[in-house]
Amino acid sequence: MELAAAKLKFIEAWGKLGSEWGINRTMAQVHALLLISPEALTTEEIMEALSISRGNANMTLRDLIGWGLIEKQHKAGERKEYFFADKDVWNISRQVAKERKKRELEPVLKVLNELSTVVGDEKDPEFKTFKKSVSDINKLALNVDKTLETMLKAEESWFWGSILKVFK
Amino acid sequence: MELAAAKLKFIEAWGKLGSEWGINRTMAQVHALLLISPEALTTEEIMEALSISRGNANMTLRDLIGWGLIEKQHKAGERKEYFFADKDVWNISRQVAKERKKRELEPVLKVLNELSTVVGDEKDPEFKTFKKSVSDINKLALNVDKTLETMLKAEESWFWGSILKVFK
DNA sequence: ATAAACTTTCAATAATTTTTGAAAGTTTAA
DNA sequence: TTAAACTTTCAAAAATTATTGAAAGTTTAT
Repeated sequence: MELAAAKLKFIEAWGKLGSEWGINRTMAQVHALLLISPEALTTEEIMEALSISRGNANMTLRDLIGWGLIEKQHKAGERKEYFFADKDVWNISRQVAKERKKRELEPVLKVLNELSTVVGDEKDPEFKTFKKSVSDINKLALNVDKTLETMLKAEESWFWGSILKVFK
Repeated sequence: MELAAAKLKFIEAWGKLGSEWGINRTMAQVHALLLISPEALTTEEIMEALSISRGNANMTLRDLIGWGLIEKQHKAGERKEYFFADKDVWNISRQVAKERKKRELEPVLKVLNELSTVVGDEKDPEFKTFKKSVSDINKLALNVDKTLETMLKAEESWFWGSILKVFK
């Protein structure tokens, strides 16, 4: 396969994966473009490469910065802003895990906590089933939360080296 | 908090979480409803409880069956179909992991494999960066895939007992 | 066979999410 | 200052996704 075709395919695949994971397609595509670009790119270049509008490019880049996946760069003597992506997949994974933990898991934990204060008749099957499900999900969520917490502190070496040992 | 209010809150929270994870809101809500219901419910009861149409209920229930999260049940002497959810969070987690692996991870692995056959000039930074990124992501994806594979085979006890030991 | 009970389908509609692009805003150089 | 170079905003439009509901389909009992 030719490089040009491969690039397009990569951008498309990353975009699709992103949209399946609640990240908008364009955002994932811009990320993909920057991931495979050796140099930082300007908004103009990104607009051009992906055929998107200036407004869209600007918002998408801002969001990617918010996710900690790309950074602005300034070149001496130039007005333009350049953008580049961290290429380290371990950093990328951690960054995504960190943001999703904060944006999604933590609010859910909060609600589950509130829900576990529910009061009712211990003889009522409706009540018992509700309590059991909420409590089980709460335990799971706490486990996931702690696991992510530890992952965020872990060294890169852990990830590449020993993840498989987990499961004896 | 009262049980009735808590139920609504749980259904809402599960629906929100679902939509953040690429599962449609209604599907997650129906799942939530069945999770906290001690008895299997009919389509009518689900339509009523969530104020959704018959068509929507039918499609959503079919999707949930496709995800392996709920099952049909027949009661002796009755024409109606009843639906109930597996309440075991470990089973739920495995089922979701299994489906997402199949639907999302595997197609991506396939593309990454194709992309690693790209040919080009080893001196070209564009080429080198592309290859490096694709190869790193490929390694990560393979790692995730193997980890999920092992998780699918693992015993429930593993999950509740030793997930935290992973990280030293 | 017929009809009642129940389920499925799908074209039309509604709701939501994403994108556009032009105008407004900001910064820098002269 | 002023104007050129560049960035941000946001209301309107487009694209996508979800939902409805009535008609068609299926199964069962008689």
